[in-house]
Amino acid sequence: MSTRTDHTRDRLVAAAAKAFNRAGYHGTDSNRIARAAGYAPATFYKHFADKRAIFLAAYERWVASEWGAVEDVVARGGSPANLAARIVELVLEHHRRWRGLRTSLLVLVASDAAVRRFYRAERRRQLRMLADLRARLGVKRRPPAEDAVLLFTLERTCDAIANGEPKDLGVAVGPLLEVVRARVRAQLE
Amino acid sequence: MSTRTDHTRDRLVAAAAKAFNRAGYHGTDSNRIARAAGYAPATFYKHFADKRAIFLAAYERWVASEWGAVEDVVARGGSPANLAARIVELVLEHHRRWRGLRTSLLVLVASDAAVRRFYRAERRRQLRMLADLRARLGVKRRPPAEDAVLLFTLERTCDAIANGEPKDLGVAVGPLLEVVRARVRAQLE
Amino acid sequence: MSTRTDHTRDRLVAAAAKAFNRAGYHGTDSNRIARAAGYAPATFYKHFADKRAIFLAAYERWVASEWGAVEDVVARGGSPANLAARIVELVLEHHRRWRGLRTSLLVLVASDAAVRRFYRAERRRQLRMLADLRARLGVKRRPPAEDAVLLFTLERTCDAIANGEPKDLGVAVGPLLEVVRARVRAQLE
Amino acid sequence: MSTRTDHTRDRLVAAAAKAFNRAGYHGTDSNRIARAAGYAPATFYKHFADKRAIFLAAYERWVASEWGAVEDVVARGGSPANLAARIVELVLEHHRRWRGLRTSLLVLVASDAAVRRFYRAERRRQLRMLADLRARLGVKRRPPAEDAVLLFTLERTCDAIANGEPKDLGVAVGPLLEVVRARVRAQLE
DNA sequence: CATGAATGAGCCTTCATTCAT
DNA sequence: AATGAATGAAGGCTCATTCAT
Repeated sequence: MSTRTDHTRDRLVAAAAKAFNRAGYHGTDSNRIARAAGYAPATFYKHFADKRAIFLAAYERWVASEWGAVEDVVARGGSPANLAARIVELVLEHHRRWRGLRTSLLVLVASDAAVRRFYRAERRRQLRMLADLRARLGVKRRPPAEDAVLLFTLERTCDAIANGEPKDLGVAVGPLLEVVRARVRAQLE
Repeated sequence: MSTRTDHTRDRLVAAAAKAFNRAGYHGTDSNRIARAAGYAPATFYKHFADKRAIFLAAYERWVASEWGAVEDVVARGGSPANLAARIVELVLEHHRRWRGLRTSLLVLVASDAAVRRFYRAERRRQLRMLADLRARLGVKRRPPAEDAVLLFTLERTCDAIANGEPKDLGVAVGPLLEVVRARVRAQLE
Repeated sequence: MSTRTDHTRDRLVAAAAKAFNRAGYHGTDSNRIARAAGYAPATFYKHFADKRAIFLAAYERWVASEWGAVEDVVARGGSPANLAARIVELVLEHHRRWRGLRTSLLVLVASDAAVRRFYRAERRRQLRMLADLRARLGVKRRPPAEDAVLLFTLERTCDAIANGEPKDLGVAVGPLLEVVRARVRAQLE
Repeated sequence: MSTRTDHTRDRLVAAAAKAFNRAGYHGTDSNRIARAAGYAPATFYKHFADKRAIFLAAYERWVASEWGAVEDVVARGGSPANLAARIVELVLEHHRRWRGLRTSLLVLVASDAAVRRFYRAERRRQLRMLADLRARLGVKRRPPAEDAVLLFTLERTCDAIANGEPKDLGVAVGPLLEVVRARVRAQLE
């Protein structure tokens, strides 16, 4: 109901996500976030207990949007190869766009218990989703360890590409993605 | 010769590595590092231009020690399976021990050009080493993209284990390591 | 409108002028200035980008007040002798009161480009004012070099008197002022 | 006798004069001065009680050299006009060369009693010298106040020229010097 | 609901100076 | 005589956070 509050909150979270993504968690301050959203510093603290809280909110929203996209892809169905390609593409785009936010996340996961809890619950969900996906495709079960490693591989490779590491490594992005797609596909068959 | 200076520098770097590892880059300050090493604040700045410089030194040393260990393993030789197991074990132990330092590294790679340069040069070296290793084992060449993804997988999985994520994921560490070992082994055969 | 901010700014500038005047630019610090004005250190930096900025503000205000006084004198009119006497008196009083600030100014003019720019623009204005004054008195033009040297003489002599140098030189203040007054008068006739 | 000590002292003073002149008293530090002279920081304090002491030494030497030059000019004799021209030229060159040192002097005169004492004794000597000069030229006495103001004018104008102020004032250096020369000449006739 | 203004705590860095060799 | 190494004290500046309106 109280739409005004929600609107303010939304604008703050959006500004925070952008700021964290650009400058990192420790590279931004709450006053700047508030101003970027068009509010005064004190307004920030009417809506969030502290800086960490708004980061958590930004992270939450970010995860939700990624989930929605992945679920859309899954819902639309297709062959394992097709699905794999679309999932990889999606994750990559997401990591590219939110590279800085991801780095901030790692910092906070290391230093803040609340963020850590949220992060871990989220990982669990990812794993479950992968299992569900396989079920839906009518494929036989695989050990969860394999799913976990696949997740790590997908995530880390997309991070690397988002960070421009392949160029430094003398490896082309195309083949890199092809290897990852193959791994995802293998796990869906 | 000037052993005294080197000794001081060493103690500062050691204290810094410990502090960064425990509290993260933004969670420590140069005064605290100096005091932890048994010196006054100003001494810090006789040996390092700034906080970032000592981080780079700590990172450099950390990389060198990991390299030394991996090279020892490789030099001692053994079957691909054996080598794979020992490499994975080594990397895992290293990541476990320097978990916080690794997180700090990510932050600085994202925000500091000098650290980024160093980091990237180091990654290139890792890739080359993997290729060399295969050459030494007389195994046929593989596309570099595969090596790169393997590196990412190994690194990310060890990070996850070091962070205690498997427990949260409901996955046991043993099987996780087994999957990674298999991947390393496959790349060495 | 925003009278509160202006009020704070004013108090900070006043405290800074006093502090610089008493202890010199390098003899005071921003925290002390803030506290002297009744504020916390951080408040200082809400109003001024750095220490140099508040010095510039203090200097600006100081110049403005001197200008105002001189213009009042000129506006009230009188014979050249009368005007000369009042101008010398005024400048002397100003230099006496702000002796330390003047020394700080010299330091900053030598070391800071922004202060230098401001200072020089201000000198130009002084020269123009002297020419205007003569025009108003209906006196024939004089080469600008004479005006400049007069300014230097007036300024330097007032500094010397403000610093108590005459006593050390075995010269009385009265005759010194009389010489300077004569010079000013000569330039106005 | 102890020539070694004197040599070291000399080199330190020379380095200090240069450093103060370039960067100002607060813009240099004792370690840098020592290094610039080719010594270690501790050596500095074997020869000077503190930073202020070396400044005083540099100032002393600087004054002595100016005196020597002025006395040479006076000794060589000539018409008042000729003498005036040569004195002005000499003072100007000196101020040009030691502009930064002069600014530092003003700062220390304001903040340090020992420097102030030395400075004032030196001024007295200048005034005496001017009177002597007139005596030697067989010219009738003048009130000391006039000599003092002349000194101030000469000094301040040369400072201004050394600092490049004439350009900012829209006044040419030539006419400025001509005015000052006229003042000196007038005082010698 | 929103805010203008303010802040204590603290971090990075420098400097004049000392002492054991 | 000279020095390499070290330092306590302090200064400029920032940040997450609060409170009266």
